[in-house]
Amino acid sequence: MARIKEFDRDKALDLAMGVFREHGFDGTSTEMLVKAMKIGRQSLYDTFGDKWALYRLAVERYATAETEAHIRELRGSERAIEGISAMMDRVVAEADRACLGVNSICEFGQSRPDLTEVHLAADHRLRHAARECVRQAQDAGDVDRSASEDAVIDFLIASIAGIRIAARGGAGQEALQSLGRLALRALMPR
Amino acid sequence: MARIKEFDRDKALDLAMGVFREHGFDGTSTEMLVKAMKIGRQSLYDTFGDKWALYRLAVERYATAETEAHIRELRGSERAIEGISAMMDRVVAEADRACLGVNSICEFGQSRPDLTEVHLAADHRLRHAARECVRQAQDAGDVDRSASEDAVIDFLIASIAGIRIAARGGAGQEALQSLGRLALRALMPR
DNA sequence: TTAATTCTGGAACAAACAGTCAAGAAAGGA
DNA sequence: TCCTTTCTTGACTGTTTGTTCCAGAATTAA
Repeated sequence: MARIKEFDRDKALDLAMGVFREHGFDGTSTEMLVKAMKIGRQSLYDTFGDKWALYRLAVERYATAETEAHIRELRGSERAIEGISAMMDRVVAEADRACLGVNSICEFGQSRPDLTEVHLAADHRLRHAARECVRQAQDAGDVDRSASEDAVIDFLIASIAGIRIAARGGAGQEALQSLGRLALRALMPR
Repeated sequence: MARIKEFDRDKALDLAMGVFREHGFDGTSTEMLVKAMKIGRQSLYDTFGDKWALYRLAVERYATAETEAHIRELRGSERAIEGISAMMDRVVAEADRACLGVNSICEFGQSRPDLTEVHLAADHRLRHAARECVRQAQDAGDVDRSASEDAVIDFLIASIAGIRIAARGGAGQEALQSLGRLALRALMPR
């Protein structure tokens, strides 16, 4: 067995992530991977198993990182609504790079239970943090109460996906900012 | 040369669409196609050229049909806002089947100019019809004026994509309906 | 009917694919 | 130094891919 060291493993995984998020699973060949990761073919198989296992790991890593980034923004402000706004702003600012989460849902839908599991876990963590934030924003009178917390969170997540698809379709930064602003408007009390 | 007749051609194209929207381009093999289309391998190549040409044609056909369906709903009601609402309702109702437009943007982004062209053409037609509808809704006081017509249309299109991604991710009908409702809320005047 | 056309099925092709094998270079510890 | 572990390299295997070729069945036109 020839596993690569823990230190480089994470770096290699990051590089694999970059390829997968741009080309998807089926659009990525093992040759693209070993070239991008700058490791030998054998190291890839010894360290990660096979292509699918590597993909699943990359999605998991991406989902974890992305979820944490969302939560960081949500909790980074005094007022909860400003946290929500900051989360959307970050999504807009980084929308030029494809989202592996959206990509993998698009590519596989519900057809791979082990993938779905990864998505659900990340979704659960994000939801947990967001629920608190939304409740606070509602208490502060910044988010309307007519929609349930869960409905609001669903809407935020769907809006994020919408922004990312728009970006992948070629929308400019200003258009994306406008999308973010309008999404927040949907939550405002009237 | 052995082309299949015009009549069956459209039917075959529809069947190909069904495969592509579920599995994407890379996830679809020619064998899956000939089986689904129930035509010989040779007929496929003679009639459509190659796999990519068939895919592009399927996307074009899908985009045309989908755009027309949107426009039909937009224009089907007396009040413009009801047309917009009907458009969203239809999206929600049919969200269980994957969207080839969203899929193809996700899979290829901006990397295939001939595909981008197809998307832009459909986008242009939809925008043209929607602009009129949004303006009427604004005149009727049903849609806020603080956002430009184009911003509103961008938002509607992004919301549709968001709803479809949510559905592909496993969201239930009620959740999708709630997403549609919240999207409309973003447009309401205050 | 006969003849031309249209379509099918199977076989074949080269290229690309995921994954394996084995030999050796590099690095580390004794 | 020698030995072991860790990693890279390139060649290899068997499968699947997209595509083409060809012989014949089915359909259509005369």
